Amino acid sequence: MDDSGAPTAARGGGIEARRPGRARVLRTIRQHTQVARVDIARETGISPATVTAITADLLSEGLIERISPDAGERPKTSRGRPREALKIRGAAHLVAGVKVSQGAITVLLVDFEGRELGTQEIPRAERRSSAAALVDQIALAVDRACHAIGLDPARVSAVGVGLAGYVDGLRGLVHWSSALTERNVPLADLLSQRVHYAVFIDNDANLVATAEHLFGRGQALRTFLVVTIQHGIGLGVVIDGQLYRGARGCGAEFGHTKVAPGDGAACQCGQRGCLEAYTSEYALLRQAEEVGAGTFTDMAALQEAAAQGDAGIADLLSAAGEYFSMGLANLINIFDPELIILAFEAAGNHPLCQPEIVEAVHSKVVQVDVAPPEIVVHNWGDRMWAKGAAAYGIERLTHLLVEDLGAP
Amino acid sequence: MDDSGAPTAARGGGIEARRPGRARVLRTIRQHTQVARVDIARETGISPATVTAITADLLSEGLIERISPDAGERPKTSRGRPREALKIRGAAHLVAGVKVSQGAITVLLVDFEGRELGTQEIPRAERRSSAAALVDQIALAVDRACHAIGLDPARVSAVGVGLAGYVDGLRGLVHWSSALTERNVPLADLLSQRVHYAVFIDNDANLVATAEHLFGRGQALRTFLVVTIQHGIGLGVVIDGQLYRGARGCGAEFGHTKVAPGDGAACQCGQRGCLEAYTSEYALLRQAEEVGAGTFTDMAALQEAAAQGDAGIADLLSAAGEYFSMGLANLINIFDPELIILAFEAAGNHPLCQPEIVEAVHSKVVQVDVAPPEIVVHNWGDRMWAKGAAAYGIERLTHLLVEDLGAP
DNA sequence: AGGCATTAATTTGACAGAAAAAATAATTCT
DNA sequence: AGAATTATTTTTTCTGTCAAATTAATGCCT
Repeated sequence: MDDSGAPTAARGGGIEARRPGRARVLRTIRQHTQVARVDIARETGISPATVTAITADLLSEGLIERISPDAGERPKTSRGRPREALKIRGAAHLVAGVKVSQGAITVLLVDFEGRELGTQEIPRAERRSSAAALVDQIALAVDRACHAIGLDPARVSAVGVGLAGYVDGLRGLVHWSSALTERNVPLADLLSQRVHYAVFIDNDANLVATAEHLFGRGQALRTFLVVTIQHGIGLGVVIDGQLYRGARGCGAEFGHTKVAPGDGAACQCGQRGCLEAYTSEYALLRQAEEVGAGTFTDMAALQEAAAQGDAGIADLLSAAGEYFSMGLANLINIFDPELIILAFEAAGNHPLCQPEIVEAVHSKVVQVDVAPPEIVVHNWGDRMWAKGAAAYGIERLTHLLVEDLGAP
Repeated sequence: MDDSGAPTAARGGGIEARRPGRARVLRTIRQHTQVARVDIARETGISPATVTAITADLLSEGLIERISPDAGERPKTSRGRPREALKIRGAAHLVAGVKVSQGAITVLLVDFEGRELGTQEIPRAERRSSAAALVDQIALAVDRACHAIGLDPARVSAVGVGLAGYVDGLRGLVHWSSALTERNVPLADLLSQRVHYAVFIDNDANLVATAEHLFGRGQALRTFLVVTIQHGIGLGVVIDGQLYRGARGCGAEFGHTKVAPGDGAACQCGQRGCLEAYTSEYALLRQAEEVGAGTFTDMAALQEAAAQGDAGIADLLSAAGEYFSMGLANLINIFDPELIILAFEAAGNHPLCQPEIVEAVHSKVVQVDVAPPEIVVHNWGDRMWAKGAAAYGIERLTHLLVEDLGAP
């Protein structure tokens, strides 16, 4: 039963995916927030006996806990032994999510259940900084967030960090990011060496996808896409219940897929004809200026101008919509996902978030006698991004705890 | 050991992927054509003991066989007990690959090792036929192919069928195909009911991907793409060692991704601006006629005309190249694969198969400090397509034999 | 109140897949 | 012939899982 000194090193068990049962059970509990063992068994197909065994392990490891009978709400409709609900034990671990954007670093502290414990935002002096400086800033931000709610930073188990750019999440490598002055920065390692907690980094669109998978609309789905519209345009791909990363670790660069041949609009990335060059806020603002319609501060101003009858701007916006719907339709044609989630900052008014866009997308999708995937819109403010990073931290940490062989 | 009457029903073992060890061992043997147990163990990470156990099973089931010492070639360089090579037992099963194209049905008979035993081509009277007629034609073609080489058709274990269109391979359903007059045809079931062998169907691009995965350049790879250029343009996606099929079973419609906004060129599929409408042979021939350059019979004639200085045609072809390179670049930007295989019929001369295209693709791919994926070209004549179908048949049959629990 | 029906959870016994360790087999080298 | 070496097989052990039986906790009924 307990450690009797004998080495319990790696013996039996599969090679590829370790202890799949444990992972599925824990994931099921997370999905349902609270759920009885019978239901876990029914849902996963694992036998009740094994569910008991696995949950007993998880209980003894402190990762989950029983829910006190809680006289308050009794279903009362059922006879028989009452089911005992289980839930994730929030106190098991403290996780931070960090979103690095151009103007600030946003930190969100959550417990192992995903409940928000506190948040902190510290401004960044420069838009781009050296790797060393960024590491300092992140470490500092996490510490401050802890102190702000009276928690010892030493209790943090894991931190998820999200930043825009080409990020190889598995290797913890930032090929390029608009937040860094250097290229090919092993950011996860650098930060790890400075702090005591586990560090996981990824492209920010992947973080949103993870968050939707773990806590949002993607929970019950196997295959879905998340398109993020922020400064640039990002894509997170979940295939068969798993985040897809390309061979080089930096796949899904949707924003830089080409939508115009030849000499299309110039993009930040140095190439031409990128989707982002036609649809992102920064590109549209620049183009509006170029067509001589004056200077604008944000998307809302552009919309206002278009509504006032500025034909040049209206053209820009309608072209953006056309290209965007083209890009989305192509994603559907290629991936045939169950669902597409659009993550906008200010969804309601964004020109790429109008019902006509969805209609246009459907008109460009290959027609078969099965309904095309649904397209939904979610609001993702700056702090939601941090929450995505936290979700990613939880997921990777859970993976360590559940699938790898026990740490001493 | 043997059936003693007791029900050996489903007991232990995982829930999702059954007997992964067996599958990996068999796949490894297939990849290497012949390989010793030690090497299987080293390569797969499975212990030698387990490899012995698994191969013993496979031997007793007749799926593999030992290679006779074969005094001919002795490495002689090593001491110790000589390794005993294993190989797939070709005689274990007879599999047919069927390629349905507009003018003919091509059948290729192979053994379980993938060695070609015979081939047969029967013409089709109409380009499109009813499901019932097609089923008849396929069954007949397989029978004829067997008789032609003196084999009893009853010995055929499985048949893989490939056809162009929107095909849901797992459910055996043809949403739409240019070879059929009807929609939503459960072709696999219909054919199954008429014959004794197992029937597996799929989109033809998926078959090529399977063939490359099983026998070709994709053998050692986890993630690669196959783009087929025939009548239309197809895409097969292998992710993490597995063929990717979308949620509705008909993903990867690369030919109908949109490359031009608004009122682009009209496509066979009824929509506008599809890649296929700019790059496929039938579309280019029609457009050449429309620009008044006369009537052409095939791609080679177009190239000839362009070379002779017909500017209109040269424009058409260069636009085709531009759009095609755009499409390929977008695939890389989105999937970040290890390799892209272009499957052409007459590769050498095809205008989409020139070195400039590959260059153009690389100039449109997101730049990170890792080399972009290689792009290779393979020749796929009509009978190679049938071979792809055969590979698919072998793969699915193997899956039945290896991963499912023993049949009585 | 006491027994019965019902549902949930646990215990028990067994088995399959896989690995470590030990044994055996088939060679070459000395 | 014997030692060294490498490959394969056998033996033992371990882990995850399951089916069946058992125990637990409750409501319903008389």
